[in-house]
This record gives sequence, C-alpha cells and structure tokens, in this order.
Amino acid sequence: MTQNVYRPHDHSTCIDNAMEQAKAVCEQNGARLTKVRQRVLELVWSSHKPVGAYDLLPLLANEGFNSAPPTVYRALDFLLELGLIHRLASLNAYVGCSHPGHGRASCFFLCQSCGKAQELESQLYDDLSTRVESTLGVKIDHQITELSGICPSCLDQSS
Amino acid sequence: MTQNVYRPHDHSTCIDNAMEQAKAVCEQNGARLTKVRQRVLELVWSSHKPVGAYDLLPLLANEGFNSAPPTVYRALDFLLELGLIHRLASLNAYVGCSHPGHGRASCFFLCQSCGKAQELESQLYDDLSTRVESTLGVKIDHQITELSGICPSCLDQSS
DNA sequence: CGTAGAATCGCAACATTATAACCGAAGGTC
DNA sequence: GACCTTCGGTTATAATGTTGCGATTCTACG
Ligand SMILES: [Zn+2]
Ligand SMILES: [Zn+2]
Ligand SMILES: [Zn+2]
Ligand SMILES: [Zn+2]
Repeated sequence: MTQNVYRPHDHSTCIDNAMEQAKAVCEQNGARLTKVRQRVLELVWSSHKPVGAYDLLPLLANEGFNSAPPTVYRALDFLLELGLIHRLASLNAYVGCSHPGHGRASCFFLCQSCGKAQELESQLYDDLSTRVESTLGVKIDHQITELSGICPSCLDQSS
Repeated sequence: MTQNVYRPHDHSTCIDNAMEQAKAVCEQNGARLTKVRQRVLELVWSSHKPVGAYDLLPLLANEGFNSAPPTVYRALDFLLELGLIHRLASLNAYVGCSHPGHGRASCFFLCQSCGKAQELESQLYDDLSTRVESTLGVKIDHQITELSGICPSCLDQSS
C-alpha cells in the first residue's frame, strides 16, 4: 500500500517505514548505513517535497556533520545505488523511494504548486520499457517518467 | 513517418525537414526565427546526439555570433517554448523534436553507448497522463519519459 | 515617413549543481 | 597488531543555468 502524499497523514510513519526498509535493504546488500547516510536519508524523507543536494548542506552542518558537497553527494549516490531514493531530473532534487526494490522503471507526479512528489504504482507504466524494447529492438536499463501538474489538494484550494 | 536514428540515413533531410517545420511553426505563432535562433536549431539538429548548451557556445563564436550563456539559453528557451526542441533532463542536453506540435507528453530512448536520442511515437505512452489524472485526481501539464539503454546498432557491434 | 512600444540582443556578473583529486580515519579480517 | 578496504574530510574546480540592465532592432500605428 502506498501513501497518497497529498492527503493529510501521519508522516512519522512514512519516515519510520523508510528507515526500517533502508536497514533491511542495506543488510541484504552488505552495505553500511553509516550515520551520515542515515541522516541524509531521514532528511530527504523529512517531507514529500524533493530536496536539493545543497539544501542538505546547512542541515547537516547544524548537526555537527561535515557539510561539504562531496559528503552529501556521496551519501546520495549510495542511497540512489541501493534504490532507497530517486533523483528527479527535472528538478535536480532527491526524494525517498516509497517502495524500494522495484524494477528499472520509476514514475513521479510533481505538483507545481505545493512541490510534493508522489511516486506512482508501477503497473501504470512499467510495460513501457518492454513495449519499446520490442518496438525498437533496444535493451533498456532505466526508465524515468516525471509528470508535472497540480495535485488534488492544490486544485481544491484554487477553486 | 519518423526516422529511426540508429539506421544510416540521409541526415540532411532530417535537418531540412526540421528547418522547414520550424519556419512554419514560427509563422503560425507570430514568432520570429532570428539568425541566432535558426542557427542554434540547426546546430541542435546537426546530429541525433543531444547537445549541451555550453557545447553550442564555441560553435556560435566560430561563426561570429555572440556567445555568452544567455544568448544560447534564450535561443533554447524560445525553441523549447515552440516545441521545436526538447530538453533531456537526465542529460542536461537538448535535441530537436522530430514531430513538432505534439501534445504535452514526450518520450525518448537514449543510447548509453553512441549517445543518439530517438524520440518515440506518442501512441506508446501518451495515455499515461490521462490514466494518472483519473487515478490521482490531478491535472497534468507536462510528461517526460527518458529510457536509457543500448540501441540496436550498438547491440550488434558488441556481439 | 516618424515615433512609441515591444521584442530581441550584448554584456557582465553571479547562482546553482556536481565532480576531481588527495589523503587520513575508521572498520573489518586474519 | 598488520593489512586491506571502505568511508569521510578538505580544497579546489567543473558544468550548467540565471539575473539585471542598457542598447539595438523590429513592428504597429498615426
Ligand atoms: Zn508522509
Ligand atoms: Zn521508487
Ligand atoms: Zn537524421
Ligand atoms: Zn517532440
């Protein structure tokens, strides 16, 4: 079950779930969820708004962590590698993966008004790569889709 | 009919078609295809490999054009606005639109080996926005999809 | 024409995002 | 402890994109 991020919800459970899954994924892959990495993941999950790498720098600095770009980017790369976060190319920003372990394809809806990002269920789009592979005769590694518009909550408020 | 960019073809007709369509689109929209804009479009179309904004700077400089970032970005923004080119967010690069005038959705396959970008026909993906709109209750402006992998030509060569 | 308004362009500075290179620190293994 | 590997600190730099302002060019209209 995936949360609808545009509805009010107990976001602390989003964070808790994410951190718990992260630990499991790391263990499964023999990867070390160090303090910096864990804290970066928590900060990325602190809301459903994608966060820029440079937004994290002062937050980490406040907590006594080193805060130079390489520190943040290394943590982000680690989390990307394990599929715990996604990079939203159209925003140059990062957001937690709401169901880690999914395949090569991802799809997000991005509200232009409130900025929150909703990751979509894969059955809506994950056949695209397969269709394109057979149409073009290509081999596909990754598929990203980003939809931009206005979310239901913002639509309500503007009416 | 859309060209398969991974097959050998007479690329000058790609360019000619693109420039002709550009003139038509501009006329239709009361927009001015100035020298810089036209030349930027030609340069973007000079191959099927997406080109970075900063790659264009020296090329324009060689031809006596002003070559400061704003010049290039203004031309690119103009062309994006009219739908004559696309920006590939995952590459920070720009490529000509192979069928200008299409709707809010676009989809590209990007070969990681040769770098060429193939724009796909919309019937493969343009129902996604509609499905997401009804699923989430959102209003969608733009949809971008980028598929990364290996093209048929590069697959052949590696076997 | 001729002038007013709008669009375009030249230019300088700056902002944002990401990477390279080098080395020391920390942790795991024997 | 000796060794190896991974991780993190530090400095500098690269790559991409934007802002602001004034000069120029185009267009519309009288
Ligand atoms: Zn939440
Ligand atoms: Zn995901
Ligand atoms: Zn061609
Ligand atoms: Zn297109």
